[in-house]
Amino acid sequence: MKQGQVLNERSLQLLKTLVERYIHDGQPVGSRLLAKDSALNLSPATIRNVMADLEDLGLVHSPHTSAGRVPTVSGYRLFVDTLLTVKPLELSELSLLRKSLGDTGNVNEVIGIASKLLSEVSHMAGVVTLPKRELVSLRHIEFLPLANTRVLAIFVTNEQEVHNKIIHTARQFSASELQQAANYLNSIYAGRSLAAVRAQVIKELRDTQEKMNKEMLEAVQIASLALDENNAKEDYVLSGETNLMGFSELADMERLKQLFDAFTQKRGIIHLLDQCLSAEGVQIFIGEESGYHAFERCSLVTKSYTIDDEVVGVLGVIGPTRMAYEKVIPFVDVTAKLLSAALNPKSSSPS
Amino acid sequence: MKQGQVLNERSLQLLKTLVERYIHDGQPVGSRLLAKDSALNLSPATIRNVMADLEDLGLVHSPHTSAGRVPTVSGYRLFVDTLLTVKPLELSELSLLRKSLGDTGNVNEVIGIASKLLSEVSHMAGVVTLPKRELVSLRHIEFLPLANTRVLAIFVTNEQEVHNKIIHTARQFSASELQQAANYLNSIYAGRSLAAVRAQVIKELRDTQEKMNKEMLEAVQIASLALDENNAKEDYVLSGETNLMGFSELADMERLKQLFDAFTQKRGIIHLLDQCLSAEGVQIFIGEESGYHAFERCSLVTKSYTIDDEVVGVLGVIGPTRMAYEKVIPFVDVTAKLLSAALNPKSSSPS
DNA sequence: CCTGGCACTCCCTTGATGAGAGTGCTAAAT
DNA sequence: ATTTAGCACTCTCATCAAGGGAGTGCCAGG
Repeated sequence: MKQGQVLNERSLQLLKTLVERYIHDGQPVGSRLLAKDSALNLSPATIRNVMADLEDLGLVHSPHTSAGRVPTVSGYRLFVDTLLTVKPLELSELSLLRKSLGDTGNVNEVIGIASKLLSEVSHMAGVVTLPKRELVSLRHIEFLPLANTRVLAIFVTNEQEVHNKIIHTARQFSASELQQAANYLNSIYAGRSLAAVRAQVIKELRDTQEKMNKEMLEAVQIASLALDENNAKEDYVLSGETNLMGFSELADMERLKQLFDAFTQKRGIIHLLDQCLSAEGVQIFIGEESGYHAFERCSLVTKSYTIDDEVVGVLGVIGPTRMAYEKVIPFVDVTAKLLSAALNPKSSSPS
Repeated sequence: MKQGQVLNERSLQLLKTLVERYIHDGQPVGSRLLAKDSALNLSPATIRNVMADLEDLGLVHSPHTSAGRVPTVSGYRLFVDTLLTVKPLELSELSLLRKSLGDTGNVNEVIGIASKLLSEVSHMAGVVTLPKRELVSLRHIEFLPLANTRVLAIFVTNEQEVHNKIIHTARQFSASELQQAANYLNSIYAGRSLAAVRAQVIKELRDTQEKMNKEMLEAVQIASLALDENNAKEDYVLSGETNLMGFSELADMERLKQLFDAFTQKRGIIHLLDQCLSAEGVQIFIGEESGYHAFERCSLVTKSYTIDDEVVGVLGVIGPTRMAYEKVIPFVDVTAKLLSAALNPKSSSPS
């Protein structure tokens, strides 16, 4: 509608202060306030003209005729992508993070702590996916006979984690047979990644049946059952969901129920978090960008974390669209680095 | 204030219909409605007199002068204790329960299913405590050396469940030493209850140190670490919390947050559920009776469940005080029986 | 002891009113 | 051509009064 050069320096500056202001006090911000708040020395009338332009561009929006302006999703997007000036972490927060994420053995415990930290420091909800099991190494495997042809398979990964699964074997095995199979598998496969073990097991089952003796073959067959693909259930640890109940923009019970239902369903959220696995740096989903209805008024700030320089999971903060991105982004960033450090036994501390 | 005989047959009958009516449609019930609803053929004026008596006794309460009456906690209590006529389960519900709680191996899975059933059938929240570990028997124990003096202890109980714990031993043990210790422990203790094993281990540590050889002694020492008392963290599986968001009496965000915080804290709820362990039959906490502020507007209907005729856990339904007790009570009752049956390998079906 | 009648109380909705905030537009000023 | 001042307009929100509705408490009569 308007001619050419609309998004000049000045309008961007105004958008920036508008978003900052709105994030700060949650009220639609009007032209007078914005005139004072921006250091531009413009009259409210001028501001109004610029606002009309921004509204044409879909960056801001008026709840009704005589309310101020509120950023739209595109407005937020532009803001976080190009206008935002991140604030460094408070020293007290940083030291809390460092202290809490000091190496404390058990992986699940560390993940839980990280999730709790994310929620407590941000005062929103924190989420951390469990590390992808594919990439961790097998340490020890053990089989116990149950009733009939069922066998309890226990495997220990990565020095700390214990997983178990009940499998149904073709025939009944005795305890000593199973012991033997486990011994064989441990001697061959211990120390290699689960994915590698699975691949190798499947390969052996295909190729070399004739060359193996009966015991080995059976061991491999059992292993193939135990390592069945769909073990690798992804999951996450969520903390501080209840913090979200404090935000007025989520006060609608209907919406809140949908959000919490999504949390317990897990499916959608996991899918969303998976999209962040491959991304570099901090990733942000604003409002409906996520494609999930339940997240309509929420934003998600995430970053992947690593074990042995391999991306294995994602962590992040879930909160209302109107959140203090300039603080949350560096916070998530640092937390991801510290978690990675905590999970890498012999790592150097992050820069 | 009033003279003698106030709680006669008729006033009880009226209280009963009042509570039923209020539970049904959530509105304070007035004298006219109550006059029609009760089969007593009394005029509204008479009803009003009775109501005044009931109010004096603290059984009902008027939100304001010209509203009808609402049952108080004592009113509910009297209702569920002596007035309630329970309704048998719908056949469709019963068959759903039977089908879903057919024996499906893994204990944790069954517990999860039970919790979900409780919430889905009742349309409120369902909760099931994990079985007390004390009473299950040890099937197999296993130790794996970690870095330094840390050892990963894995024990399998009750045919299905795998627990693990990281312990810190006095000195570093090799894999074969640990293997030997595990072998010794398995040969001696497998099949006995965890509590018994712990007691025996402690006793041996005290009494018979000189009689044992070094390996056995060390095995027992490690076992004592692994079976340390405070392993036995109680926990529960909660389902359908979000159902509670639908109830208008819990619509206050502040209150709701407190309730959900209590759910994640777990401490208070576990304490509450523990009180039901010893009780016979279905136990009910109405509103503030529980002593927990967060439960002010909620009721809890519970019953214990058993393994091998031994009470090991509690299950129940959490909902608003205004719930259909006459349906929930038999439902919880039956679910507890079916869960007990599902957890008893060789049980007969409940009567 | 029950009942009809009646005055009374309280809630809730409706509609009117006015203040406050902020906009859009136009015309003047720079 | 851009910025500004001025002004009419719109919309929200809080307040208030009025009226209907529901239900009570009490009293007097059956």
